Amino acid sequence: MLRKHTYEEELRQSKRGGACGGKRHRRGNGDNIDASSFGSEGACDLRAREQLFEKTVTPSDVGKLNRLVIPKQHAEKHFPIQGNGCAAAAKGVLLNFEDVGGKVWRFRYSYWNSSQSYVLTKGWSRFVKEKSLRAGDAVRFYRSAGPDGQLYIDCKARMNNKRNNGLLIPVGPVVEPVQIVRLFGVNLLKLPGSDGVGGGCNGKRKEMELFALECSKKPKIIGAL
Amino acid sequence: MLRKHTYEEELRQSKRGGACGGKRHRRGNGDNIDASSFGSEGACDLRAREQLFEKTVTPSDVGKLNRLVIPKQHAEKHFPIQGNGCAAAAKGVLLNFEDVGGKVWRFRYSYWNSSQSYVLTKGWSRFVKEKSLRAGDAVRFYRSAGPDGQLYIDCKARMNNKRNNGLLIPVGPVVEPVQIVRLFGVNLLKLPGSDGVGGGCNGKRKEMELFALECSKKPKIIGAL
DNA sequence: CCCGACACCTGAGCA
DNA sequence: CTGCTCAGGTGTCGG
Repeated sequence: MLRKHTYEEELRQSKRGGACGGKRHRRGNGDNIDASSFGSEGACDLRAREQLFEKTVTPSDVGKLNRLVIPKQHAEKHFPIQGNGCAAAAKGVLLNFEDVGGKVWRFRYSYWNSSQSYVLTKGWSRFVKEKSLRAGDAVRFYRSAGPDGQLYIDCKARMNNKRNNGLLIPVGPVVEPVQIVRLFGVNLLKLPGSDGVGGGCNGKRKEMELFALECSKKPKIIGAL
Repeated sequence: MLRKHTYEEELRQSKRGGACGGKRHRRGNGDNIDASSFGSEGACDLRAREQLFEKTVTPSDVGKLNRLVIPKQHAEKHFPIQGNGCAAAAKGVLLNFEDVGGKVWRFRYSYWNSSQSYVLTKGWSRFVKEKSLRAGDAVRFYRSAGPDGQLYIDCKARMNNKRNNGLLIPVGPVVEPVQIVRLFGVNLLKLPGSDGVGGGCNGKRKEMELFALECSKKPKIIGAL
């Protein structure tokens, strides 16, 4: 009861449409002719879309927090949450982004009063997992130049982003070499198709700390060792 | 405009008011006549207020957890969160406490289901810092005997609370022996009477890390120097 | 019972 | 010093 708006909200969201990310909510709704004229395959046709911005993701962006912080400047410029009038503003909106493969990703986009920041929440973690996003990688956002304003998302691994460079140290109770290694909340070396399972990495995390080590900008105390 | 709702919630909180903590939100708003009749200075006039309870703070209470656990017995007796009817119960309430200097501290007071405990969260860490609260110190809560029910907070250092016991290791650029040594964000060897104001915490932090050093259980990188 | 989604919160760092 | 941003946290709730 406290959260009764679970799916209802989404549906209304999708139906309201408006400027904020396009009208369709499933894709292939038919009006976004320009977008679909790209050719439906994964070819990187950048002609008709302008890049909005790029963010190099932080450990938190790809970690357990399940959210991507969108730098305020870009958020307000490109993804306006109409705080005026529209009552749904406070609750966030659902935005659809198409990736290079044509797959549509729906993220919940909202503003957090407490931290005064804009975030992508629901759906983001799936993107992280499927794309194997790692801290230091870049995420780019585009918008179709056409009237539909279709949004696109794209990511690329950081150059020299060592996928696992001496980081695969067994920290927990590693029982045996297995097919699926659950590290940093991401299934590494996973078999295609085996999504959520993960061979029961129960040992509480500690993982993040190691993860953070790699990308942290402030030297903290590194070098002291 | 972006932040217009920042304090809205809090204001509403305050206004709902009634008995719980008074009406003003900035201080010196003027309606709490009983309270201001105390005399505005730091003198401990305890006549018109009854002590509710006292707690000797734990390391966690003054540490990085940013919360004070209120013993359940006292919490339920003196700070009832009316779980009934009042919708705001789940989200906690904001309570205003006046300290001996007349400064009003606003804390979020809520119940944590996970730990089945009552806590003061938001705002608490600032109090800890400004008062230089340390584990073993005592915090006392009072309520005005008057009809306004104004709440008060007060703290005193534990007797024998070794402010610096072998902790005066010169870690930083210690220039010379001085009267007031600012270490860990605390005025050590400070002159009596410099209560809330004091040097405050001006020097940008770094100090906190050292502070944490003292109480931290994990050695982190101690000894690396 | 765990995990994802969510709404909070805080402090470091910086302008 | 002040204020803002945002990385890195928290507890809660529902599935």
